[in-house]
Amino acid sequence: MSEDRSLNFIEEIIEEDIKSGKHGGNVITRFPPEPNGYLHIGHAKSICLNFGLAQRYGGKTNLRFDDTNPETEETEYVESIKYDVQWLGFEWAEELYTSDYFDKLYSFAVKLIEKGLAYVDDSTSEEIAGQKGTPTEPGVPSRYRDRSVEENLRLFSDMKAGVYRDGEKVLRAKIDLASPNMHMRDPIIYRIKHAHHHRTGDNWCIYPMYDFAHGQSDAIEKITHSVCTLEFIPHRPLYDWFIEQLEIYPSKQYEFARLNMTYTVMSKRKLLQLVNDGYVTGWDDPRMLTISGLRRRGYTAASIREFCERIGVAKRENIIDVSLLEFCVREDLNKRAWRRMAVLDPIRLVLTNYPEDQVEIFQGENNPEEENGGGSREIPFSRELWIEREDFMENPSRKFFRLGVGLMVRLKNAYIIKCDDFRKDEAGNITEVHCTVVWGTRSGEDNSGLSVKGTIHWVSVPHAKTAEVRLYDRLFRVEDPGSGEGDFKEYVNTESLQVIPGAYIEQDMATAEVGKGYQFIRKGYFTLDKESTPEKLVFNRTVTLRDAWAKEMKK
RNA sequence: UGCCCGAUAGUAUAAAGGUAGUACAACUGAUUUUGGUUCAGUUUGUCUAGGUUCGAAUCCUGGUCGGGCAACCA
Repeated sequence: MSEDRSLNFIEEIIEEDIKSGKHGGNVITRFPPEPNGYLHIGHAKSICLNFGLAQRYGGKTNLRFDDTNPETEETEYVESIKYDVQWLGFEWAEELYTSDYFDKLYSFAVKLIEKGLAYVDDSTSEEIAGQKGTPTEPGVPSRYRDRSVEENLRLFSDMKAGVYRDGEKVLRAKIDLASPNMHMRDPIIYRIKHAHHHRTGDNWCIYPMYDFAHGQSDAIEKITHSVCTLEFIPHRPLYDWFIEQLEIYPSKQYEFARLNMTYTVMSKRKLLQLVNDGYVTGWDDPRMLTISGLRRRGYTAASIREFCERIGVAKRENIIDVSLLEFCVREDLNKRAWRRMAVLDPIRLVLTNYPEDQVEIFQGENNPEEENGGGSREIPFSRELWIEREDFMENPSRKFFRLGVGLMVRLKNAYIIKCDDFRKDEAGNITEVHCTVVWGTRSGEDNSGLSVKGTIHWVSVPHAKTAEVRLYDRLFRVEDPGSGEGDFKEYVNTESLQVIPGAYIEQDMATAEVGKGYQFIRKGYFTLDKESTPEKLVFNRTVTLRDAWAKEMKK
């Protein structure tokens, strides 16, 4: 395998395992989302890791929905998760559900009871919490801890049969109440929930807990490397204990640090609050770092995969600079996006020496990064053009390479022009800029010998189409909104969305497609929003271009 | 202060006892019909104190700092 990067710690483990013949040299991973919310960029890291590992080592990856809590899980989420994983570019070997294993998990529990390693406990939730002890003091046994195997078997069977109400009884593993690891202090493994399950309906009224489902499901599927996030480290002894006691396939768990990003929050719970409290318009709001939000914003699957590759995999807590994500999408879109011109904040430019009714058609490359410019499109040109307000200055500084009286610029794909005059309204706003075309400077046919420092974009007034353009900024004003005391929502950036109702764009943008990225020259990358209609075009700004001038201005 | 995990430039991530490297960010400059792209370059780092060793980011010990763990959530 040709290699241009070093291995991450999980790849090192796998290569050692393959060498030593562990698991027969197989590599089988799984991506195990709970269908109770939408996937976000943090899940993308896990998806790329799990599927990437299997691809790299000739194995396979299952998609397994961890659906052991019927109260929060819904089919709607299952569908969105499947769509997102596929959109990211991955194919799972099998689509599975932990609920597929409910019968098997039940028999595992019976086996544990038979071995004297589990018991039915009638204590209340509060009593059980009290019996757990604290990290520095051991727990105390429940008075039901020493029930006979026969009684436990009968009670557990009754639990399954629906004899008891929610919370009346639980099944607990009998392990070690004095363990320094709280998870080993007789953890609850089955609870009663008379709830409708999105797949098994009303077949069950008892449901296994995560710890009694995940490792066993891994074992059933012969998962060799069960990769999860750091917070499950303390669960690992339990994971191993169940596998050992049940004498099932020895899957192994490995933990990596979850992804955090600057200027956002990453937990499903917090994302849900942003949706429910109306800070964003939904899970796929383009400001959300959900997969669906990023997709709507114009991020490509390739750029997200590249991002996940670049951030690496390790065990140390991290917070990735969002500028790396932006770099990845610019890098990808630069190669693929068609160039078009759009004027977001227009003022009128009049070419006073250009004939009133004349129209010329210029050619513009679709993408200068591609061979032959990626083909070209026709751009109509006339006496009156829309240009960007910020491309004219009444009193230009020496470093301003655009328009000001006496200055020359090139109109992209067209002529060099010289600025002669401008008009203002009573309020002092510039309303019109007057220029003259410098003849003999037509793009591709310029024999004038002139060279100008600036090139600006434009759209012909009579030919322009109108569009709504939505400009997005980071959703939070601070780098780490989730870290401090208090409510993270206080740090929401209230100016994260700026709507421009009437931008002018090239006429052929009417044929823009959802899912395709465009570069509005000098302004950034944009994509058609799903709310766009032929009558009202709507574009989202994916990301701005790098902007050396904006940096200069800040100085 | 019980147990567990971690600590390398601003942010991430390499270096498996032998020159601390790469990317993003920042800053210079060159090129450019996008102040984009591309190219060249610069700045910035091994938490701390001991120990082992010819030699320590790496091994050992103590400390410091950060994170996790006491849901009938996953």
